[in-house]
Amino acid sequence: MAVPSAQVHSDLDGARERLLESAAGLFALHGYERTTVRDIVRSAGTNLNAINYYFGGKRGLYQAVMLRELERARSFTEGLPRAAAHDPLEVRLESLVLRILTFFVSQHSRLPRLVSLEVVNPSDALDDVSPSMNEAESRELRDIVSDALGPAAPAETLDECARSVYAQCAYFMFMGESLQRAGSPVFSSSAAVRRLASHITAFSLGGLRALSTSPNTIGVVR
Amino acid sequence: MAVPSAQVHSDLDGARERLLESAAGLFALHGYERTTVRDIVRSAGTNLNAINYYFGGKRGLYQAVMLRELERARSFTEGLPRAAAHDPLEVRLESLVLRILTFFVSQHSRLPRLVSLEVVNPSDALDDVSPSMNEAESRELRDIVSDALGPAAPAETLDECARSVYAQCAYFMFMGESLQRAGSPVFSSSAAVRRLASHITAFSLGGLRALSTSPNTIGVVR
DNA sequence: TTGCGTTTGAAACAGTTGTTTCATACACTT
DNA sequence: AAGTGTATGAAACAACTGTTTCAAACGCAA
Repeated sequence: MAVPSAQVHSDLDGARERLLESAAGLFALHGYERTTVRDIVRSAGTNLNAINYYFGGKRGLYQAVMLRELERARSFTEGLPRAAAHDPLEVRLESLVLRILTFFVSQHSRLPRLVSLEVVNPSDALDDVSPSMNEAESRELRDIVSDALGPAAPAETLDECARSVYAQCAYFMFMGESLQRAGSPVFSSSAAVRRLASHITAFSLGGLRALSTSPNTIGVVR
Repeated sequence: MAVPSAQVHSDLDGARERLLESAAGLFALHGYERTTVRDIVRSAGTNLNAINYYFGGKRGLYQAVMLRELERARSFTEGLPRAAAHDPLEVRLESLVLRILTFFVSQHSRLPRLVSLEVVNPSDALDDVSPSMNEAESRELRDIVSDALGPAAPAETLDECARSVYAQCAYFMFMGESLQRAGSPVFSSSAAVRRLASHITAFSLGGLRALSTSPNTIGVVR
């Protein structure tokens, strides 16, 4: 009896790895239902049986892809530059926004695309994968917003402002497919991403200042 | 030979209408691929053949549903209150934001849900349906942003600011399914929607003021 | 009623889906 | 070399997909 989850030799770039790679690309491109197992195995150069052999089925493969992309995204995001806690608010916010945007727009990671598909039309194949999606960045954003609004700001305002900032970034995650079809420059040049991050930062700083309880704590941009 | 598109009697609440209604609900709930024609006809109380008879197939039914929901959404949005052109900027913006949000969050129209599904994972069944989605509101938003930024603002800044405002609203269209599962109050009480619109307006006015070329034209909120 | 176009009904169709079966080839230890 | 657990391969499977077929029922004018 085969026990594929406990392999002896690591199977580097073997059939299992090729399946994960092909499936990630196809799932991200067409979504779960529009991707057939036959497309996957053809792309991976393996046999139909391989999916069931290594992952127990299409669902299992999908879950494995998500876990793998989550891990990859983590290491990808960790490599990006990050502002220090003692940096001025504008710098910290722009650093975070740029990091989120770069990730959402990145062609290297398929996670944002997979997540947007999953958020809009959740599959029942993900029960233990969904949590801990962007917890660290979410907390970082809340800290920045909290500093900008001042200590007297109510919790609801804090939530709303954090969401206003995040929504401006998430827009590009959700619209990724459409924008790419329309040939948006955001997905080609990193300069466009930086310019966009700069705008979102300036816009959001203005919004935060308008809702701040201590109006003079935030430096005026430009 | 049957010519269903040129019916003599209007077929009010007949099989054709029931099919459209059931299909709209199911497509909005599960998306195009996860909805089977057998589910639709069971929900509509008609026969399997009815879909092909009236709409030529599943795709034709989907297109008919989209056209119908587009028309319904138009009349729905027209009924909402609207600020006058001579009203102050804050009022015009909040009116528009509330209108967009109400529509995105509304349970009566299935269009936002269908659109978000289509934007994230476009089907090839929509070629002539997609244009003229929200042209009027898009222009209205650009006018408001243009007034806020002043005449000297570059076109790019105008685009970016309009998108920043819109993204804060669109967030709820895309996240609709997830937020509803989490029991977000936005989808139950209209007071929550108004509060949200008020926040987005205040936040955006702050952002617009920060990027304005004539800083004193926008009234300070609160 | 007769006739005719329209609508419904049940069944079957052809194609695709994910999955299973089972025989074979492989890698590696004894 | 023999044996054993692992991996691959081709074929077939059962279930489901959207669609088609064709006969029966209906509505309504002549």
